[in-house]
This record gives sequence, C-alpha cells and structure tokens, in this order.
Amino acid sequence: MDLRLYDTLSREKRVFTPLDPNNVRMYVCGPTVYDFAHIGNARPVIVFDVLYRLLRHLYGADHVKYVRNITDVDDKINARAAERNIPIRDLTEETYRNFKEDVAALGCLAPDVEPRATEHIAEMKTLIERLVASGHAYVAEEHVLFSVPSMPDYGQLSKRPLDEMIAGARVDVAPYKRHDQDFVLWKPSKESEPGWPSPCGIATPGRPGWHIECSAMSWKHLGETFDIHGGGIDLVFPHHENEIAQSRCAFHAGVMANYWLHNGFLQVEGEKMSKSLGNFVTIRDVLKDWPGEVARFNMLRTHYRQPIDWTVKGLEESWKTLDEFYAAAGDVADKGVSGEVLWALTDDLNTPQMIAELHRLRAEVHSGAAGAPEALAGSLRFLGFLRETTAQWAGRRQAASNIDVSKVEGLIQERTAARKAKNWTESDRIRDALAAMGVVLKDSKDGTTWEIAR
RNA sequence: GGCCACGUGGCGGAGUGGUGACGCAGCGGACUGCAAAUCCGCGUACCCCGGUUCAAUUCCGGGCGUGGCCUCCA
Repeated sequence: MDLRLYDTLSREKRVFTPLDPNNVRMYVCGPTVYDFAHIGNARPVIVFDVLYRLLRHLYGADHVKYVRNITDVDDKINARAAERNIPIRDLTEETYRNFKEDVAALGCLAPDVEPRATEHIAEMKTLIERLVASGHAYVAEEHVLFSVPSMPDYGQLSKRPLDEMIAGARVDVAPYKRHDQDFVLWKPSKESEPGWPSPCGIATPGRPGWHIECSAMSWKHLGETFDIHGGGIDLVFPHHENEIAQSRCAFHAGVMANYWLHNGFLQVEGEKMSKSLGNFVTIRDVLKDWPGEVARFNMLRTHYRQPIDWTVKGLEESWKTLDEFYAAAGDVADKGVSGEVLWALTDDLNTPQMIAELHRLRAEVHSGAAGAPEALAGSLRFLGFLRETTAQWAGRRQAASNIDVSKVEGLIQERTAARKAKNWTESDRIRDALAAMGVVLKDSKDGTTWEIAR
C-alpha cells in the first residue's frame, strides 16, 4: 500500500519513499511555551499524530522517529515572565506541562523526542559558525545575520523569488542588514534578558533568532536530511523557508526534508480567531465543555490542508457521531485497523474518506456482519478513539447535563407500571416529562433504557 | 500592492473530464400501544463569465468573494 503525501515544496502529491525504511524521520514545529495553546495550535498536533500512527503502522513502531520541539527561548516568553514577575524557567515549565496535558487529552501519542531550544544552544552556535565560515552569514553590530543573496535558490518553498521580494519590501530595515531579506541567527541580549556566550567572537552574551533552533534540533535528532517536516501553513514563510536556507547552506545539501507538509488555517464560527474579536479559544477552554475525543474527531472531519471552521454545531455533531460509534463498538475487543480506513489515510491523510469508511463499518455492525464490531473498534482505537468504556463515555453526557439520575429512574419505574396497566395516557405523560428534562427513553423487550437527548 | 490557498445540496464535507462519496438535518415506509433506537427508501449541489472538448463541477483564462503570508509582532 503506497502512502501518498502532498509536498508543499513540489506542490504535488507524491508517493512517500523514506530515506531509510528502518528509520523514518519526522520533525514538526511545536509550541512556543508562554501561554495556553489555542485550538489552532491543536490542529497540527492532531494531524501529525495521525500521520505518526500511520507511519508506525506501515513501517513498524520501532522504525519511526517523531520529533516535536519546545521553543522555550523567545521574546514573548521574556515579556510574559516579566509581566507575571516569575522566572522564565517557571513560566516555560508550567506552560509545557499544561500543553502536555492538553494534547494527551486530545488523544495524541507523545513524540519520541521533545527537544527544548535552550538545551541545543551549542548546536545552534555550531551551525552559526559554519554559516559564517562558508560566507552564508555575517556578523554586524553583535548580531549574526543570514545572507539571503548567498543562496541563489532561496524562496522555493514559499515561491517567493528573491527579486520580487526586494520589489515588495516596504518595511523598515535594520541598518546593520546588508540586504533587506537577511534574517537574524543570533542577537545580543540585554542584562535582563536570557543570554548565552555568543559565537563568532562576539563579546556580549546573546540569544538565538527564531529559525535557527529548528535547524539545530532537527539536525541533532534526525540528521542533516530527513523525511518529513510539518507544521501550520503560516510557518511556510518565513520560518520554514529560513530553516531550509540555514540547514542546506550549513550542510551543503540539496534538501533539508524530502516532504514538507502543512496544515490549513482554522477559523472560529466563521471568523478569524483573535483576542480582539473575543473568540480566542484555548484547548483548555474546549476541554472544559467537550470530551477530548470529540475535539479530536471534529478536527479530523475536515481534510488537513483545507481551511477548517471550528463551530459549536460541528462539535455537537461530532459528539453525536462518537456516541454512535461507542454504541456500536464501545467495549468490543480489538482486531486491528481495517484495510479501508488505512487505504483512506494513505491518500494524503484523507480523513473525511476515512470517516466515511467508519460509517460503513458501523452500518455493517447494525446489519449483524461477523467481525464488524471488532473491525470498527480496532479502527477507532488505531485512530486514538474509544479510549473509554461505553459506561464512562455515557457518563460524560450525564455529567454535562446535570440530570438527577435517581429521579429519572423513579419516573421510569412509574411509567413501567403504567404501561403494564396499559395506561398509555399516564405512560406518555411521564415520557414527555422526561423528554422535557432532556431524557430520551428506549423501550425494548428487556425493559426500558434511557439516555441524554443529543 | 505582491505571492499563495479556498468557494460543492438546508448544514458539514470528500471526490471526479462522462452512472449525484459520506455524515447531520428533513421526508416516506417497516417495527412499536404510540414513540425512541434500528432497518428500507427518498436529494436533479458543484460562485459568475468566457474558452478547450463529443462531454467541465473537474482543465485553461478573466471576474467576484473569503482566508493566509509578505515584520526579530502574535
């Protein structure tokens, strides 16, 4: 079964061929840890978790290495720590712990390595020294800058040819830059800012620029060239473009990663998410009102490259669908992922197609097909769902609805008595009363069951 | 202004040069005391205008709309 992935660099879907099938390597840009991650940040985390699971299935769990970095040095972090009057390290550690809890609740496996920028300063400095030595970077006023004109084919990922960028430049340019598009690899730190001994004979302590950390960490943990590099589409320029420039020039390599994958943007209720619009949603906010599996499913209903509109209506629909999957396969023993689900995923992670296959399996369960519940359960668990028992799952609805269980069961007993006496008026009155409370009844030969209206 | 995406039925959302994925909602039927659940059936959708073609929602050009990026910000 060929896996095909859309590569941003070549702008086409290509069959995935790893450099080494025994060591498939993927790097994904992780969070800058200064505050709770928002729901837009959750998208790449979930999408690349699905890809990670798929790669582990195709190549074997021991033959895949997934690296997602933690950016714990950044001016936003410095500012926030100062604002809260706490040490930087406390802020980054606290934020990282929260992030880990959030993504675990979303059903994501932990990456194999979660490297921190501050633990890779030495590698960054090595890269910077190399770039300066080979003429791809220069020192100016205690900064080290990457020289964009030193790389003739700069701009291929974002399709921004150098000459057009010069024409379009309209921003104040720092006077020490030789060229408008040159970007910072290292910058001096004030005494109040975190700093490390600088490279290239610069006396003042300094700190790394935004892009160099990913070049350093992917190098350290995956090598000079690796298979997949992922992240949000907003990172294509300048972040990934500049990573490519740094890594390729430092290693004199034609490529940094063979496949560049980017997830599309997220909107909230049809609007751009922003603090000023008051629709800024953190993962934590979502998890307060919705099970993590619902959020995860909701994210996968849209193909990862499409823009997604995050809505309450969509979440409600997702919850309902998962209810049905739990009802059909909740406590069933696993029998592995179904071939159809895999087939859908190997076509550039076509998760909507995959969900259609899940619905097909569910229909097979209802029509009594042998092995269907196991196939559905196996597929859902493969994808990070069905992590609870059916009872636990049903309890989430009850917990979210403040229903008085003993009162409900008392009314059901009264109704059962009325039905036995064929007092349909009374029995329907009780059922209507329960419906008004949000409780739906199901009568069967074995008695009456109930659940929360959905 | 430049570059890059996206625009599919009431809603969500795949996909394809020629028989209307899938889900939600809705409608009809079976079942049921009546319902719910389940099962069966029901939809003449591809932003607009040109072009290519025997045939375009799908390819090409233009337009309109929405979004992203273009800044050591988020």
